[in-house]
Amino acid sequence: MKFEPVTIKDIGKALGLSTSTVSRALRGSYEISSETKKLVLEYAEKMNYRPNPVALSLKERRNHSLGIIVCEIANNFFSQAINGIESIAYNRGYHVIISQSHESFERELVITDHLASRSVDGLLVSVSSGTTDYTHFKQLYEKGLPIVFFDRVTSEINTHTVIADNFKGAYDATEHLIKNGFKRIGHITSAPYLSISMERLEGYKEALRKNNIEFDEKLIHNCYNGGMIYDEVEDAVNKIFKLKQKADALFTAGDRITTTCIQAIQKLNKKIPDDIAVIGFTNTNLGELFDPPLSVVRQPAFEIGQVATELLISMIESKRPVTEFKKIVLPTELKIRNSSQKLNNHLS
Amino acid sequence: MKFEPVTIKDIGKALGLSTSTVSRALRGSYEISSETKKLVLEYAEKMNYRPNPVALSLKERRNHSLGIIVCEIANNFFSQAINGIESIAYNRGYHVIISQSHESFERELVITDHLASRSVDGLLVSVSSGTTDYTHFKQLYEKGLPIVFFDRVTSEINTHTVIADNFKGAYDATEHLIKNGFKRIGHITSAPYLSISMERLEGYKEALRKNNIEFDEKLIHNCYNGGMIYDEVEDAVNKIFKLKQKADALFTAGDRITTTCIQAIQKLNKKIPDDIAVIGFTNTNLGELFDPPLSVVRQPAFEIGQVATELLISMIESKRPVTEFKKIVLPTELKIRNSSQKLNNHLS
DNA sequence: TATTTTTACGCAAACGTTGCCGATAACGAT
DNA sequence: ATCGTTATCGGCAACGTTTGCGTAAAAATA
Repeated sequence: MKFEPVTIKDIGKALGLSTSTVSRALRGSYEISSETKKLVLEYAEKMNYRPNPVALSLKERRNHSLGIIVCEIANNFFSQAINGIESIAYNRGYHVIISQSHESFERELVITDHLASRSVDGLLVSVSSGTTDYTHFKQLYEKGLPIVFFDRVTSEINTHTVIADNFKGAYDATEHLIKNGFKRIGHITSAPYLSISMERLEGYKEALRKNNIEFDEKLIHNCYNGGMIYDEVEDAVNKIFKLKQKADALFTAGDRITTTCIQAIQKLNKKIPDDIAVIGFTNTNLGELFDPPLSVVRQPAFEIGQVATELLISMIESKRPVTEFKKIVLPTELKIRNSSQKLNNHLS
Repeated sequence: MKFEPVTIKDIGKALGLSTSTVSRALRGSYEISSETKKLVLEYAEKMNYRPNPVALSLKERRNHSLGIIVCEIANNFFSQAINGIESIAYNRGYHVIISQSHESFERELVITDHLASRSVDGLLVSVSSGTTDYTHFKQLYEKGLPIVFFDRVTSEINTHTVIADNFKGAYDATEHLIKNGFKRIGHITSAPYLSISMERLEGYKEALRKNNIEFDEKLIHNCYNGGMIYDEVEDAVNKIFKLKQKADALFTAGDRITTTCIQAIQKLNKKIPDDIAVIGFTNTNLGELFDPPLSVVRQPAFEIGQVATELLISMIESKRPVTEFKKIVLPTELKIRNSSQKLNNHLS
């Protein structure tokens, strides 16, 4: 099947004008008589003329498109972030191309290359949990492709970054558990080298330190696939429960990890919060419907997407090379429900 | 900032060859000597040459891109469907551009126009709950733009459609409630003219009929915004509870409507399933974590996306006009948990 | 050796658009 | 009558790529 839209050439032919005249008439150039303008405009309207953006892209060497790389869109945090990205992008005349790495480094390489070769004007990236090497981004960036990292960022590339306050979010969550009497707090998180994992672990440690609780390596478990693989999460949960010095609470990082942990705990027939209290980083708005209602650290996903997009577009549209880079940190929000506090604690 | 990828022209200049020779060498044309080919191939590899897809699109008048129109991606059904779409599209060399109508007809018009003018090669559409007029699609379709509808479809345009077996899904859900002793079954659904709403309502009615329960108009409530607006859903739930002849069960259509209904019920301090039993169309995999665990009708979202994409690509790549259209109906799956059965019923 | 065939490559047009440079005509000023 | 202005429009090139056609040199044939 073929789809043949009307072109500026068709209009010219129909009206006995040159393509350049039609082009100028359409743009309202001063050097076209008002009659001709009217003629062209009306005919274009009638034929429902739309300028071919592909031709424009070729000419202007830009696309008005933004590439997004996330691990997956079926994730509350990312789907909300994408909504934020979209809200800004569309207003500024950009459209977005979304690609999923599915937490695989290899796939990230492929889609990065694909996006770059599709000549997007810039990239919004949250790296996969399998990513330790950033040269694919670095090469593109050094060639002049604007990139903004959000959520999972890297300091290896000197550009704008936008993140939630992972440190404080983790600190608050951990301290909340401690204040509710929990002392052996497990922490299940993503790959250890991810920025979010490190920041959250630091927040967790800092809360322990401030409250004179010794840090125990055995309470930390990493899911290298970011919770994409059920077994990986189940394994971590099982290990938490098999500890000689039992854990009494669990702080989980990441949307997918948090919900999957709860499924795994349920599968073990353990009760939350009696057998183990739970609080986690997740942006689901369904947490209050859980049994028990889930305490969460909520990230401003929508705003993160918005800010990152604004920064990216400012880079794209900047005439001179950008040299000053911002590191935006947005506050998280603690939503306390019943999964993180025992009823007797509740009363005390 | 500007991003300057290496072109075929650069290669030609560097190697003292014409662009056509380089082009042919790259495509392995027989009329280029093997030495020249090797030279070009190696240099292209070294410079990390990627053909400019914009130029190719302009030349071939196609994009290798698919436009997706859904109401929102932060919806379990659609994010899974998109994963299915993506899985096929990428294998076939297409990339996807996702747009959200946010259940607004006006926005659907804008993004449809935008997508068409961006010259996507085809459209995968699930219409918004505000859509009753299909002329924007019809015009494009008649001009030769391939369109496949999925989930929310229309018979006004003669093309492929892919849906879940909404009738049977609704029938099964309703019958399940009836078998568990419920007789006054409320039904909260999307806009009444949507295909999914009509099909599900019919399934619901048929189950009542088969079980000799009289249909009561007052038990049906429509959310014209598809559950996007909380108040709309809350209002429907409130009306259900204010019925003189009380409802004892609720069958909800749609991912967003289902979860929002539960929130509204909870807000009223009503207990599921004692005050009201609930079963709903939703693809969340979190239903088992709910209090009580949620019975659901699950749609094969991933497969729907896959099948729709295969049909669309076959239309795009078809040499001759397509005249035979398929209407694919994929089976739903009933997942019974505790929200739809009282414990005493359970024992009986 | 003269002619034909083959090999290997270059030229130019085309996709749709814009922008620079000219071209033409009308008009007033000199 | 000549010149400069102004208004209005067309021609051409360019963005990166492919492709039909043309052609020089080399090889094969007569």
